Amino acid sequence: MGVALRDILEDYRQDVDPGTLRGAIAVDAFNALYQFLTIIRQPDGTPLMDGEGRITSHLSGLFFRNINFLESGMRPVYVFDGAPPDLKAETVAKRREVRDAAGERWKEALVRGDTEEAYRQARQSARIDDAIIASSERLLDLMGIPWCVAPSEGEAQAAYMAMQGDVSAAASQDYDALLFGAPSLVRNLTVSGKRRFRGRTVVVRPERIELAAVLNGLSLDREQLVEIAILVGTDFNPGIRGVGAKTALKIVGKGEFEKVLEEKAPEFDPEPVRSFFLNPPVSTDYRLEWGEADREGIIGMLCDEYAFSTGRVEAALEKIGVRSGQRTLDAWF
DNA sequence: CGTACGTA
DNA sequence: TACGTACGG
Repeated sequence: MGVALRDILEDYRQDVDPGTLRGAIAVDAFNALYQFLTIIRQPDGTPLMDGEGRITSHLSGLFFRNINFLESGMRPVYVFDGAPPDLKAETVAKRREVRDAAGERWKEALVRGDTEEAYRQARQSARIDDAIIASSERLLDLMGIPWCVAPSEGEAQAAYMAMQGDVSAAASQDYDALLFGAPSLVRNLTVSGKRRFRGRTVVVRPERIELAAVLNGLSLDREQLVEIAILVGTDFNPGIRGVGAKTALKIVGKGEFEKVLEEKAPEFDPEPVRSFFLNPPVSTDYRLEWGEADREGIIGMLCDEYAFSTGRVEAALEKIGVRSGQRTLDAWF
């Protein structure tokens, strides 16, 4: 879900010229996988599956998106979430509840033959499990795309990599990466293109939000932006009832963060959340090396194991210059 | 989400 | 060529 800062951040969205996305970018892996798992479905909500009923929506999304990323000169590194912090326990439990309930309503809607409701509920029931993580990591390895597992939140790790200058931006739909200090956040990277909203075709383009521009424009420092998030509510605290981003901006601007908390939530200690955003657990031990895609390995996995069409997979690989016989040719030199 | 292929 | 729709797994 992330933080609801949209109302104060929307003025700072910049259109991204696709050509400027060349080079290393840290992609929030869980965020991307959720998007693939929610979007890549049949009209009744059924995800793509192989003959054994294993979900393959995420593999389709990852494979074809990455082909396009690589083709355009982008070098993605996928950052997976590690163990969620204790602060997130309530959010995690609540999400599980929502997912499970949606799964039930999906089944019921299917029985009723209510396809639209089935689709809606199916999307909300999307879940990332160990098989989805393991198969994603394996496909990335075969594509020569680096990935790492964050000690805690993937967005914090992606932000750190951007702060180090190892990647030019963190890519996620959520604004949290900015709170974690990412100098640049790219949204809509894994959901760009034409999409239909209520029958209308809308073009979704990647957008960039620069942390410096936000802080300058709103006359804040990062600590104050984190305070705004805490008032609105984050994955790590419930927020103050009735306080949205604009109200929170005013409160923090007047220096009344502590005062409002004392009034409205005297029991709540914001310190652990504040320090989690300002100084999150991250790993300094990661490697960013992009290698050649393993054509036979990819075909073996996607086509032989997961029933992808060989023609489609080969055509996609062709786009990034991975052809049959390449390895045998290399062997001559 | 993506590609493939129909139609104007 | 541009766009809508079917299908992918």
